[in-house]
Amino acid sequence: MTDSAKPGARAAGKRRRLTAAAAQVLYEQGVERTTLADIARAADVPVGNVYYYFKTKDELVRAALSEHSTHLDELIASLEQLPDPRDRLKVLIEAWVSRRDAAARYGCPTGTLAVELDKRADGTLDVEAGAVIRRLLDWAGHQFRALALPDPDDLALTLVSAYQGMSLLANALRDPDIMTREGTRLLRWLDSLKAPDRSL
Amino acid sequence: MTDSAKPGARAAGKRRRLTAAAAQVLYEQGVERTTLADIARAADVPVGNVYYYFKTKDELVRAALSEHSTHLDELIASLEQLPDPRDRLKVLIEAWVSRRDAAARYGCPTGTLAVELDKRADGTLDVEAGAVIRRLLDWAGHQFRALALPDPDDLALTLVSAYQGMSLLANALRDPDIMTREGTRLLRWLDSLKAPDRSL
Amino acid sequence: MTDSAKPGARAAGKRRRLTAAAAQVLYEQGVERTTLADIARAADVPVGNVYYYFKTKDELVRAALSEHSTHLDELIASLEQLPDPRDRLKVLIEAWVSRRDAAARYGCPTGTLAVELDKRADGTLDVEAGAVIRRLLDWAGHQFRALALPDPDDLALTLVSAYQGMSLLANALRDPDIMTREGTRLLRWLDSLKAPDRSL
Amino acid sequence: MTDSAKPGARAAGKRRRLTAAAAQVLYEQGVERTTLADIARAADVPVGNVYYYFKTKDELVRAALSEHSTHLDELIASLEQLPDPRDRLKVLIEAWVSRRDAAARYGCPTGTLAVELDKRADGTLDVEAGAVIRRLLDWAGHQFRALALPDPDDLALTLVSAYQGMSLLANALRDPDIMTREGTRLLRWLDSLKAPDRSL
DNA sequence: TATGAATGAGCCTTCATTCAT
DNA sequence: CATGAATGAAGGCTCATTCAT
Repeated sequence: MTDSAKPGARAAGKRRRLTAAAAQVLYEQGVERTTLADIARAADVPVGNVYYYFKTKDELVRAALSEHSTHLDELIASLEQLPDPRDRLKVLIEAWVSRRDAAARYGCPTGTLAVELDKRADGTLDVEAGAVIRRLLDWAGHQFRALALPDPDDLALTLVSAYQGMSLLANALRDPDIMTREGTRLLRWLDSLKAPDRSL
Repeated sequence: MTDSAKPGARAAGKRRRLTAAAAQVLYEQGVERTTLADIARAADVPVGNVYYYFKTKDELVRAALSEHSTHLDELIASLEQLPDPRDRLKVLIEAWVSRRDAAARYGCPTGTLAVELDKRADGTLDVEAGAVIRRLLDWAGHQFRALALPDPDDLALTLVSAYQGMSLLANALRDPDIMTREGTRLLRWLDSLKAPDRSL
Repeated sequence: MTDSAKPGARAAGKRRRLTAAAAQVLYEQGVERTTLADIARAADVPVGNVYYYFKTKDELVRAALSEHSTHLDELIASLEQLPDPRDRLKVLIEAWVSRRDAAARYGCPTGTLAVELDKRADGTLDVEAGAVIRRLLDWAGHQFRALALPDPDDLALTLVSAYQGMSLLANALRDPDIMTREGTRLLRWLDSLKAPDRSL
Repeated sequence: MTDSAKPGARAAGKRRRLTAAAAQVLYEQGVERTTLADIARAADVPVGNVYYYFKTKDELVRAALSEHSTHLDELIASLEQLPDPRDRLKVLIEAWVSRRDAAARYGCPTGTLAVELDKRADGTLDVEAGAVIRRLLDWAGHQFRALALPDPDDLALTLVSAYQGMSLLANALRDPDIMTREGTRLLRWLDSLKAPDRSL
């Protein structure tokens, strides 16, 4: 029995494709401007069939969100291969800058999604979007803590905040250069942080 | 005959009310989730009458955008009363922090609008949203230049970026405290900037 | 007291302008696609003021119709300057052909109006459109009768029918040449009609 | 499993019904005065469902137009069963006359549609309406050519023109008799046409 | 499970007509 | 008489969701 003959496998394949398509299309077009048909088409799944895998559009948004969350997990996992927390953070910044063109075109996937979902009355999805951002925040906090820097959570907040801010500006001004400029500054800032030197 | 009895005055009044309502409601609910009826209701204007003042929904969005732009102009004008550019920037930051609750609930008016408009195929409105942000960027650049600091435009980028970032995070995490924490850091950062030698 | 100071005179002027504008615009755009605002604009009369002269849109259509009727009357009056009925008919045909460009673009004013009004449930206006056409039919019948030709009403029907047909085809195919070709034939046909020669 | 139970068959059935209903209702009420709801009701299809088959109202008009075109094709096909081109044209005229009541009520389906569509800014549909008329014109031209008559295209123009004209007059005057009278004349005219010397 | 088709609520927009001044 | 503004009833169209097979 081949893989394609296993119903479960096929189903999982479709679910995967739908999730990936949702993540991509929702990122590019935004939640409100994306129809289920858009996602179905991108995933090459018949519209009527989508509902077998996802009961509502919101569930697809949720799936897209967890897809982004997974991407973040993978990124973090790869960063943790590096021994030095400072290096981890630097490579993270470099990863951000390397995606400058997408950022200039569509912004940060999680950030823009969070902005849009926060406008909704719903109030469940926005929490999940926040959770992804918090995950990044927490991880960054860990790194700063590992570096024995004071107020590691504030530093994390500053870092993630800068990332969201530069992504938003790059997007609003359609200028990928903004990512490069701010990225360079952040790297310099990271280097400048010394554990002993800080008075407060 | 009072002003409110003059038809022109009433008309202008309605247009004003519609613009203000649009700015408010679009900020709170987002463009896509806001119906014309929502705005009409908020402005206490019959739906059909809206089109007497604004030919399309996009024109209302444009009006809302220029309303935010005007608010920015007013803020800038009041800041320029202060003689010292550094003080101006500090008061600006304080103004941001003072709006922390709204930021935690809805984000930065211009920033969230820009994010949403950038997802649209249209491509006219998003430029206008970008223009408002650039206006702030330019003004901040002027202040840093007046302080004789090196790379004033980069400093402006950092400042505005930080503002957008902290607003987005405050909103995504529904935590006004984020505004306070980052605001405090920004104030310290401003104070640390010295003309001869700049350390982030 | 100047003319422009006489309210009646001014009013008549506006009514005239509205009627003329209605005739023109309704002819070019059709009844359903023409808004009152279109007509008001063409007549340079404020929209709200239209209703002082015409209670409803239908009344404006009626006015346009009677404008076309008047044009027909004037044409007929000028034709009757000619002593020979056959010459009258020939000049009539030449008048039709001379308007070939308008016909190719918009058809026959009365004919196209009649077609559109006949689709309406109303059932008063279409009768008036028919009356204009019947007026032409009757007049043509008179001429054929004056020429002592047998079955003058049938000849009139043939003539007017040919006119409407060629106008419609010229319009549908956007080809003014059709007016010329059929016009030429009609002139030859007129010449071929001999009182004695006809058997039935 | 009957045909009507096959989804595809049902779908095709609905599309057919919608097309037929569109052809009928648009013919009777005109394009502008017909709402999608009218057509949906006539086809016994829920309004929202119409858009599954036709993306816009214009597409429905197009479908109605091609329905009329098909009717013309069928008529022509049946006429070509006759060996003599002159007989074909005579039977065509008889077909026209036999529809005199519909003509008196609603005019010629294609002609009235062409008139209405020509008033539109669009400029795609009117061309299609013209094409149907040209099809008839071309076919008639072929018949006259087959009869070895001089200027066959002019004769075709005269014939089709006469048809459109008499339909319009019958409609405008609400008099089916007009179809009969002109039809009779056309038949006589056809008979009078001789290959060597042509007198109208 | 899969899928084309169905459904209905709701949105933006237009416009004839009316009103207040 | 004049006029800008007001009003509300549709109309075309979209789309999430459901259904029948």
